[in-house]
Amino acid sequence: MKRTDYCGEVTEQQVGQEVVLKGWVQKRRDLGGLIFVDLRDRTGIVQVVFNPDFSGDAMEKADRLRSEFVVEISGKVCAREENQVNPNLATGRIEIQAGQVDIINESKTPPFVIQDATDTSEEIRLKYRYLDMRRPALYKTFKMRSDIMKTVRNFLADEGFLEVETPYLTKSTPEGARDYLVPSRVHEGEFYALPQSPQLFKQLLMVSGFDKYYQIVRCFRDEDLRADRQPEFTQIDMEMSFVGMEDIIALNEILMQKVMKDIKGIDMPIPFDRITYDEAMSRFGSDKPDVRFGLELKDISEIVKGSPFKVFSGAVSSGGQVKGINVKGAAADYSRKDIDALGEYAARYGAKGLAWLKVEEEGLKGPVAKFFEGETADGLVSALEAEPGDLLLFVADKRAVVADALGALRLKLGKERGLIDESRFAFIWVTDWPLFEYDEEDGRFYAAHHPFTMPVREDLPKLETEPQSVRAMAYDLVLNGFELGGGSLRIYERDIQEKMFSALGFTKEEANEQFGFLLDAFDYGTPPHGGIAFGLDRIVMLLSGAQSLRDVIAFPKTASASDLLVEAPSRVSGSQLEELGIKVLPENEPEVSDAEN
RNA sequence: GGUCCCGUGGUGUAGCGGUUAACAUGCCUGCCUGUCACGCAGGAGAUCGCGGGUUCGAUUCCCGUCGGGACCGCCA
Repeated sequence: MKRTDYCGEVTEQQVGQEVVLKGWVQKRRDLGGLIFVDLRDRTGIVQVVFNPDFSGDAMEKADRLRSEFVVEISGKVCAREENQVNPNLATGRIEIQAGQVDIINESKTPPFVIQDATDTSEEIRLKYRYLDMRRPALYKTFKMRSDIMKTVRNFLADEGFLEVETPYLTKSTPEGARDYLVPSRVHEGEFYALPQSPQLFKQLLMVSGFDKYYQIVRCFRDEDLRADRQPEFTQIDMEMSFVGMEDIIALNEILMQKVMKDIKGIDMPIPFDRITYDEAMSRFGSDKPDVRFGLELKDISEIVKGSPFKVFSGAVSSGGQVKGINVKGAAADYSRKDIDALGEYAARYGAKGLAWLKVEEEGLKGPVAKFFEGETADGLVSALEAEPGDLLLFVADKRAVVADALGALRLKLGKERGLIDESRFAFIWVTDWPLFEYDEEDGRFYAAHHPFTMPVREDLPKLETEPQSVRAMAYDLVLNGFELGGGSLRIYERDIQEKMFSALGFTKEEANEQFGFLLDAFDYGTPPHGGIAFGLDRIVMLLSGAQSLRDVIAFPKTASASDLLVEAPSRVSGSQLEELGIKVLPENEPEVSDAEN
């Protein structure tokens, strides 16, 4: 028989009607002469009653039903007695009097109960991901993900964007993340790379005159994972010709506004706030600041540069800085041991120590308080707007270390002290990025964004002389301390692009070998263009409140980049390798151990 | 590459240098006509991830390894 309704959508208005439902047995409650079965599909649950007075045959079959059996049930929609209503169920005012049952497929007892309130480990749930995703909460997340994609597609299509697919088998390039490589059978010894993003292709589409391009596209980066980082992830990628930064920002604010409205029902005011990279680093110690709370970093270098406390004065005199945060009213809550733990936390980010002061009525207290007296003490108090009961934390080091350590402490304490309004969505653009980052280990500059980012015009002369001070026409959109996406205006002139490569330490030959196709394309009438790409997974994570990207990807990888369901990666046969001209080094042969359970 | 946490019936946990390895839930059987965390009675189910070491004796302590997680490095 054909299904007439979804379980969760049977309503009181249908009382008296015959319905045909198909779904999974959530739960069987056998009262002997009466059996209740909760029937579940993706829309929800409805209670089915089996009663021998109604159908002896159905009753007999109901006896055999077990959790997760797939069944077809036809019966009559009945109103429940007032005292039998279940207020916890959307369909709790009705139930189905079963007339006929058909067991479509049986099920083994699942390794865990299919319900939202689960305590089953993620490891087991990922191994049985298909069962995990029967849980309503997961369905809800993937429905949201689908709805977001729909909103994005509709909006961009309406705006005249063309969705174009770009290759997954492409060319490995230096710069950026480690590539996933795919060996070529036809060209033994050569490799494709999976794209880290469709960056170059979308620029070439602009050269092609497509004017507005977008794609919801998978990207691959072979780097270590985090809760908010998977080796394959999805970008909402777009590029436009003949536009400036303001055009791109304005369009994407409307896009985000639409997403927030459609998905969360929230009216986000636009334009979003903006902050420069320098200000973000200085106030929040982060290039992706969570601006839902204060606890900002205050520079006290000037106040303590002459201090007898050598840790502080020394840091300033050697070109570093001293900054502090004021943890309001926290003095009594943090013991010396607690503060030591904060110091260890800061040490992860390179801080050699964490100086602290407690503010009391009588003045500053703490092991280093003796160094700060009179004017210096007053200066600290006023710089940090300190009052009795406050806990002041300081890091003295190179600028980058101070920002990293205090920025991380700020976030940790913001969460710990409940300073963050979790119901808020705080979008902010980060602008005026530096074009380059200097890598001390390699002794060279790297592109902060990517090598195709347009430098600010007036900084062009400094490209060769002082690259560290060249600004980029780049912007990131940050939501609640997560980088949602970033973009830039691109270089569209061959000579600027060549200068860029040269600043990155490429010889002319290397640049031609790696990116000759792009430089050649620039010779044929390239329009000015720019774009942006958002991490779809992160958007879903933030809008759904998930703690991990794994919760918003249907079949995610573990922290060690394995897929526990299909057991990837795996070894391949010798003949497969031979065909590709590849040999695995003996020391890299995975051992077949008993531990492989 | 590094630091830290975790690994005990199907699932989630407790436990301890010598135990009959405990509890909850799930599962099985029986009883039960208004349950919805159904109830009641009974039952099955664990090489304590794997390897080695210390010890008279290791699930327990140590080392290694594998698997899962968080973070630093890495990555926009």
